[in-house]
Amino acid sequence: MPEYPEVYTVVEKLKELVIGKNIKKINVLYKNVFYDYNGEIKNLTIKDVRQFGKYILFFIDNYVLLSHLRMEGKYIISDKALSDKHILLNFEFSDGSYLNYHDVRKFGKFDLRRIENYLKTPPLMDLGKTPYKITYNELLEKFYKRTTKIKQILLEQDVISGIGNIYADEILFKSEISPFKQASKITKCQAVKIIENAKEIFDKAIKNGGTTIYTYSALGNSGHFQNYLDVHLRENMPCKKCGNLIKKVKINGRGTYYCDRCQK
DNA sequence: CCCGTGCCCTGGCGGC
DNA sequence: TGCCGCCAGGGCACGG
Repeated sequence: MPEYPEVYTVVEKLKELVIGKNIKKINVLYKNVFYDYNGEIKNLTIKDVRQFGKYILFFIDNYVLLSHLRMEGKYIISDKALSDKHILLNFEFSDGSYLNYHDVRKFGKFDLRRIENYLKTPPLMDLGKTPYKITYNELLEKFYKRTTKIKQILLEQDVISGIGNIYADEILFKSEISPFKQASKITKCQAVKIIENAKEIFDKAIKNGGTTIYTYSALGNSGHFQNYLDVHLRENMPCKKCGNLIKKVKINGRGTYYCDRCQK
């Protein structure tokens, strides 16, 4: 499931591969992946590719094309059109090559905005800052009055953006905070830890090309950070800090791994 | 505003 | 071997 480090990795690859390419047209092969598309992108050039939280932004002349990979979305470059049934959309370039969007679960989404207002409309207008930009005061302000468990709050992209289910577990483990703790009861010291550890974990994951669990890959390159996960997917295995067995529960429908001795 | 629930979607897996 | 049913989960639409 692509989170900040995986999206970062994909964007770096896309920059190398598609900036400067002319899009002859975009073919939507599965309607719901880009349901209100009206063929606006025609003979236009990709000027830039950027990351915004978990979103990939393609800057195409006066348009910004938003792409969210959700669970299993991935990009594949090819010399000719692919007929794989999991390819939901492709960019047909004027040089004859293609950028294909592949998504088995069909959860990913595309959305088109004008460059003048892409930051002033949903979903980007509602996104919180990433761990690299947010301050502990801003975070505490978001936690204030929230009675929900901290694990759930860290997944809310309007609170802090870029964290998904895997890294939320890793951040809370490293910060020694229970996933059940009420967000409003997080202390200043703990907010600082959450931010610092999120940055450290993201940096290390980016260095390792992201986390590959199940199917993630960045244009064919699998990540290696799964080998460095401290709690996620380690149910009944010894805690790397204290040896206590890692527990697995569900919080708001999300699989949550934690050490009930280290995390208070 | 805040919170909880259910939906989207399908490959893979456990159980029998 | 085959089939059934359930699980995985990010973001959003609801209803309370």
